[in-house]
Amino acid sequence: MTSLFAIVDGNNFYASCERVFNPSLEGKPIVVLSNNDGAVIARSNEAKALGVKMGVPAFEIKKLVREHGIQVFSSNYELYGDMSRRVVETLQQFTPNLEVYSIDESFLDLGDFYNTDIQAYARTIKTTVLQWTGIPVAVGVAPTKTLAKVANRLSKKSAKANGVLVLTDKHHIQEALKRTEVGDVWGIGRRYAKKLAAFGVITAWDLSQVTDAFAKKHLTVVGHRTVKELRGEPCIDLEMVPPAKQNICTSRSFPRNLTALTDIEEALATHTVRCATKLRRQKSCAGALTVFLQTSRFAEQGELYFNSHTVRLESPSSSELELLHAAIAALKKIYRNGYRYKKTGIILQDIVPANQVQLSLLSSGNITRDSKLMHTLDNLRERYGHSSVGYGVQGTGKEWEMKKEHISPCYTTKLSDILKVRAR
DNA sequence: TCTGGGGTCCTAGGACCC
DNA sequence: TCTGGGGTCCTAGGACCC
Repeated sequence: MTSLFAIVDGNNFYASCERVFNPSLEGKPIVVLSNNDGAVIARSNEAKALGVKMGVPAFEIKKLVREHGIQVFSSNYELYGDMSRRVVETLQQFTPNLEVYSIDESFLDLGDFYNTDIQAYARTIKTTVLQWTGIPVAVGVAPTKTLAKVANRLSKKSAKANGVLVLTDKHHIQEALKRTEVGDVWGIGRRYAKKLAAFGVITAWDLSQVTDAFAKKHLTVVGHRTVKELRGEPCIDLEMVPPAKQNICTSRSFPRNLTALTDIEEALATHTVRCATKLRRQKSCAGALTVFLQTSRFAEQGELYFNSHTVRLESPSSSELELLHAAIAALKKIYRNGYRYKKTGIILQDIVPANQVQLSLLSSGNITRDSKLMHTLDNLRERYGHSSVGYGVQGTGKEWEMKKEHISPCYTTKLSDILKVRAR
């Protein structure tokens, strides 16, 4: 039995999502901005061609936007998340053995199809996803996940491949690796690429040829796995069921600097409620939490501040009331007067399954009461939206709510938006 | 004036115990 | 009083991913 993996990813996914429901964007340059409309996080091919780089601050491309009519969007995760779900449901028609790797990427185990016309099957996957969802995708197929990633990447660069590349032949794999820079290999980032270059390891092919001892010494056991995968030896399994998260974090930058404790408290309280909701969704409790507070990374020396404080809970909890109480107390420990703060957040840690939590005799009454309340809140928010019920300490959000000046309608999830678009 | 958010894993080193 | 080795646990930092 020979292994075979496909990786299917959406081309310029966020930009493509914006296009699906607004055909007038076809052929135009599009960029999507991060939270607070801060930096570029997605670009259409046309925007890439104009030289818009990933991660540049929005204010740096203002001139380019004006001159070339670049269409600018605030990120709309409600829309992208829903489109992502549609793509995954389509892919599930092709195999149940599927791993949702990120919002725009899925791995498929195609091992059962080894002796069929893989090229044709991969092509069918691509055209079906486009037909059913409107999202253009690329498909890379190979005996390991890492090689499938290589194939996927090259499939977008070659006009002949046109978004579908199957690498099963030994010589084709060698050719592909020689055409791939080591820094473009899945698992090899900028730091490692630089380190490897010093040893004359420039291409993915070079990396596949290093000794096991070299790989372990310089890239740890993780990098060693990558090397073996490049040689065609599968080391990274398909994860069909996502493992429960060990840390859950919610944080945001403020649209402008904040100085008052009350404003920061409001923001942190809102992050805490969100974070606790994520915690309960995976049916877990947290044994500890860390709150952090920081000024802008770009602040001058002397105006820079970063601090965090960790609180251990008496027993693991998923109650917002308890988490809010602990989070606000932690914030007060690290807040200093006089700084201009840019960001706060909360990290839930020591996460355990909710059904494993030992009830301490002292607090068991509260736990029952709280869990009923939390259940009710979760249902209300599910039905009426996240901001439908909250706490006084969350405030009105005036000072810290995200900037979203270029948000598109939630074409698929929000009734009022759907009606608005239909009327236009 | 404006510069994202949310994760994982591994390793080295210190504290502590026997 | 000093000496030695081995094991475990925790934390900080560094690497990576999208």
